Amino acid sequence: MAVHAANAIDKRRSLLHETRCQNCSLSSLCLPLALELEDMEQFDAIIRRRAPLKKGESLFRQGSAFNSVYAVRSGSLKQVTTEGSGDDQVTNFYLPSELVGLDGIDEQAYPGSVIALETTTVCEIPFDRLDTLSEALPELRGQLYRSMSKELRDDRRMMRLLSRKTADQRLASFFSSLSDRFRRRGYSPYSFRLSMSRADIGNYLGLAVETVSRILGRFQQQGLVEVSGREVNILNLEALLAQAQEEP
Amino acid sequence: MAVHAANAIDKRRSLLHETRCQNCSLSSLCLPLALELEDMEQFDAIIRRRAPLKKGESLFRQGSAFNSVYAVRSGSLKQVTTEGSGDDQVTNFYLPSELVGLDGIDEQAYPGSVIALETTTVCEIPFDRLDTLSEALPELRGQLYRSMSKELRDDRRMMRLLSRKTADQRLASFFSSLSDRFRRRGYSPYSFRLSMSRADIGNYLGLAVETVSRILGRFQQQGLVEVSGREVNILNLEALLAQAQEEP
DNA sequence: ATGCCTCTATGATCACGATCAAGGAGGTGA
DNA sequence: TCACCTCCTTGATCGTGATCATAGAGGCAT
Repeated sequence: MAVHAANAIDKRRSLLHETRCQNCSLSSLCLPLALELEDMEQFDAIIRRRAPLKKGESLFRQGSAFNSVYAVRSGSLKQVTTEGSGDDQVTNFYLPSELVGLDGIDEQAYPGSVIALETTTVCEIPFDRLDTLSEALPELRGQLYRSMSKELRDDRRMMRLLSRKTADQRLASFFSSLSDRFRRRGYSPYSFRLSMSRADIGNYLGLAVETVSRILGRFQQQGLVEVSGREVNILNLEALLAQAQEEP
Repeated sequence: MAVHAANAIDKRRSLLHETRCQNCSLSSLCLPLALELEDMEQFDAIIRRRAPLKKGESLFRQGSAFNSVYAVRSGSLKQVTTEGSGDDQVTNFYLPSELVGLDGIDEQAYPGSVIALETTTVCEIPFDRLDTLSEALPELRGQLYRSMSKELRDDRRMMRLLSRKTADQRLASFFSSLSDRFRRRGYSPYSFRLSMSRADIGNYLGLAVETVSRILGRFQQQGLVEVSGREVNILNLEALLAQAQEEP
């Protein structure tokens, strides 16, 4: 019994420990990136832990009231916007350290649902408290501006992809980008698992599922990648990058 | 002589008058929107007037150092991103009261050139001063967050347009959106002048110039709009809106 | 294991819009 | 005023990727 109790306490401690920004392995990528230890504690105090989301569960639904932004701790999510009659559009994928929900500030409602692609944990950051805190912490404010600005820049890149690139280039870009994002997070840039379906990828890239399948097959034949289900092995990243940037 | 001098002084005064946020006709749309008079004066103090840009002149060039954001006072501009070898992409059009340059914060450099489509005046807002001021003025800070958030939301809408809509829907959306933006600024939503070329429109919407021309012709035949060069008369806004949102 | 259902792959056909081509309109500077 | 150059329009053809159709593979609960 005593042993059990001790274990329980240990567990709680370790969970608590794990769960503070100061000890988070993502702190070098995440919002508090630029903060001093003391400031980070203040920031840490406002964030709320959430129970892990299971695959398919939604962090929030399109149209629900905006209260918080969320930092992804582990797992991944997709943002889906529904317009008119059942015509969904995947507008983003989120990986650990990325900030979800910033596009809800303006109208105080989320413009799309955000759904877990696998078991996923997030930190909830109530926006009014973040805003207040950003008053006292210029570094935090700057980081927030930068996050939004980066997202704007990424959006522009996406628009370019959607309006100028061929199907092959879109997929090459997609894999290059994923590879790069994994690399930055300390994972292998060559070998990873897709948490999203072909349908999600196609929807996101403005392509039919069949096209995604076909092109993956072709990439495989060309020796660029090795794909087995959702497992991806990038065999020739340079060629993939070249393909992604090539003129049509 | 005395009359001349008086006139000159009047002119200066009126220019000065014109040029303060308190008296700007755009103040209800622009960044200082939510500010009290006193706060607005503080904000007013940091903004810099710029000589008007002539058609074709650039506000800044892609890659140049980010120092300021700009609010459009009159006229219009386009944002153009060049990638690789001479392949331009128009990523945005800016109308009066809109904020230009927010996507440069992150990397401290502008990700695209911004070019005047006609004679255009802007207010320059040095970003470091804006940031500092936003510390003291929560309303200003909120407005800035909202501006960026709105741009994010607009980007998502654009992605949807580029990846799911037909050429007809894209043009219908484009005209609807322009109409709405003019309406909000107090201009006629039915009758306006395009400041951008067909090539710019096509590039922005991911369409060939020829397609733009053809579809405008068709819209005209269908009695939706009347187009003569760059003059546009919207004859049936409802139908245009319906067309824009219709499923493919 | 077994069956069900979703996800993925591959083939055949079709359509939208790009591209190529050429002529006309409109604005601008000498 | 004229010539030039850019912008716009219209026509003919072609290609990429969507759509339709089918079948196989893989995950999940029972």
